[in-house]
Amino acid sequence: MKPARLTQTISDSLTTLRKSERKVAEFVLKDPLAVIRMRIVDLAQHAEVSEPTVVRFCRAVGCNGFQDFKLALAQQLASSPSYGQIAVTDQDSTREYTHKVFDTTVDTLLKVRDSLDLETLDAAIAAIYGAQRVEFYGFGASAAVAFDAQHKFFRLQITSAAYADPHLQNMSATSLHPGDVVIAISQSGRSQALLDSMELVKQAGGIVIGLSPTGSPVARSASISIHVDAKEDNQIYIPLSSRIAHLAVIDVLAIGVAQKKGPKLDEHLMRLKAGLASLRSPV
Amino acid sequence: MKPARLTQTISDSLTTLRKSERKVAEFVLKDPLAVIRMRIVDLAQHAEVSEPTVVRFCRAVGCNGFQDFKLALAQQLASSPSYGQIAVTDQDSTREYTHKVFDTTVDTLLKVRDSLDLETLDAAIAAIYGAQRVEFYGFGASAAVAFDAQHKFFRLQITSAAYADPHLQNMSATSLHPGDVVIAISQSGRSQALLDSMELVKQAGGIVIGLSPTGSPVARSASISIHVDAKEDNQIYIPLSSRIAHLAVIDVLAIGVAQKKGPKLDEHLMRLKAGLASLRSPV
DNA sequence: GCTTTTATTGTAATTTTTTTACAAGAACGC
DNA sequence: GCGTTCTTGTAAAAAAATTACAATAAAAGC
Repeated sequence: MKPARLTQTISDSLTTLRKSERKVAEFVLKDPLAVIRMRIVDLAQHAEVSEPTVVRFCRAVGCNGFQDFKLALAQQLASSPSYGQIAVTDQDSTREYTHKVFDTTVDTLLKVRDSLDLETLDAAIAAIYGAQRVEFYGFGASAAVAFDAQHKFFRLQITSAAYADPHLQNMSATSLHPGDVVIAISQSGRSQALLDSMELVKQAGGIVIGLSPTGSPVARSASISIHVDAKEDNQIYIPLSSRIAHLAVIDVLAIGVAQKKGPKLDEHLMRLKAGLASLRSPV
Repeated sequence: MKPARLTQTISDSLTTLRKSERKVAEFVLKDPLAVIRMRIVDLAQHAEVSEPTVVRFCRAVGCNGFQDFKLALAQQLASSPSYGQIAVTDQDSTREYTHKVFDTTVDTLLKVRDSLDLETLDAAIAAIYGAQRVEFYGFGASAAVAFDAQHKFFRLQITSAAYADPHLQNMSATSLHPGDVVIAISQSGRSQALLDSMELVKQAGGIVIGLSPTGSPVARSASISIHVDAKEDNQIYIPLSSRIAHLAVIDVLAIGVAQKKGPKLDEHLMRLKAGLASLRSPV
């Protein structure tokens, strides 16, 4: 049977493997990413052994042959893409940091996607769908996320607002009606002003949907807490991937609500699109 | 270049594929998990086509052959184990459209990453670095991108502003000095008001960096044009992935400028972080 | 509506790649 | 040191993928 973590099995077997097979193992561990693109001859050459030795190595680590081994390795690497180094250093060329920015973002998105709790999402969608008013609160980088979200939900014919000002948040919060929804967005999950606003929302009978890291004060305080754990390796500079993860989560919420709204919404969006056309350059 | 999300590419190509190739595509989409354990003969048999047709199909979806195809498929399935249908219908479950949203976003990001022109990016970074003032203009969904960008560059100690109001844009544009930079963000690349503002910026001697689709009016009008071709998803009329691509591109610009600024910036960011701490909840 | 042309698909041969069988050589025990 | 066992490589066979080409189907032209 195939082990879950192939590289783990390989390093575990290192001691029991024969000398030549160990050469293969070491090479595989050193550069697994390269191995999945190799043919058996290439790997044999790089590890300085013969081809049958490679096959024997594959069998020794529980695979059914070389192809099977490559497949298993590829799968593992795909699920933990953090094999390449992602920290941004000063000497990076443009090409390199461009790739790093995009790759870290992709990495974060996939991690968040897999860690999302679907029932929570469903609950959040239902709450938004049932609300008279939907508001988005966030500060700093999350303020931009809030405005983006407001724009999106506005297009879905939902009465929505976005506030990055604690005074406005508080004023608006106290005027909410039971069943109304506030989406509190925080990358740190520790913004005191946001926590204060959330408290007012709850006092007014509103539902607070939190978008914040697991276990953070915002997450704990929210009525419905969507956990977004985009741990930033390069937090030193600026928040990068986490706000993109927030945007993506909001996209999911928007689509969920859009689906609940059904076909009537399509017509509305069509008209909206037609209306926008007049603001556009013909070519 | 290998497509990031293979199944996505396959369903996209469904219409352009030949009849027999489509049979292969449909079978692969129906049961991708089985395919990765198959040899080419098996797949040919199941799809009721010949083996060369399978190879042709693999090439048609951007792979280098059958092995390459299987590897790419295996990698994708590893990161989304319960992969089923990709076609979007109204009946999509939460799980499905969550995946769909994240996957298309990832797909877009990787496509944009590979299509970015590095020299243009370098030119843009140099222009921003050399400017006294940097402003971001955008409407609608791009307005949120502009505000996010403003926030980011503000943290890099760059005098920056973001305007989503054409009047403010125009007023600000006329007050720019030669060498100042405006980043014009547009998903459609066809916003007339934005084109007007850009004209004023150029008259004032400012440099316009455009973030828009290739060949669009905004792209043609910009002094430095960064092409972002994020083919927008048909089914929903809300901009989804493209604005995330814009954000990522701006991240790249920010990091580029940050590097040019060098170590002094680090100190500044440290102080900034310390300042923010007081606004945060202790736990 | 028939002929010519082009595009699509499958058959068969070729090439590539992996695996097996076996023998040479090294390590170990006696 | 000799025989045994274990390890590794060579070479042949098997399996798999790919290419070349021909047959057929579809489309365009007359």
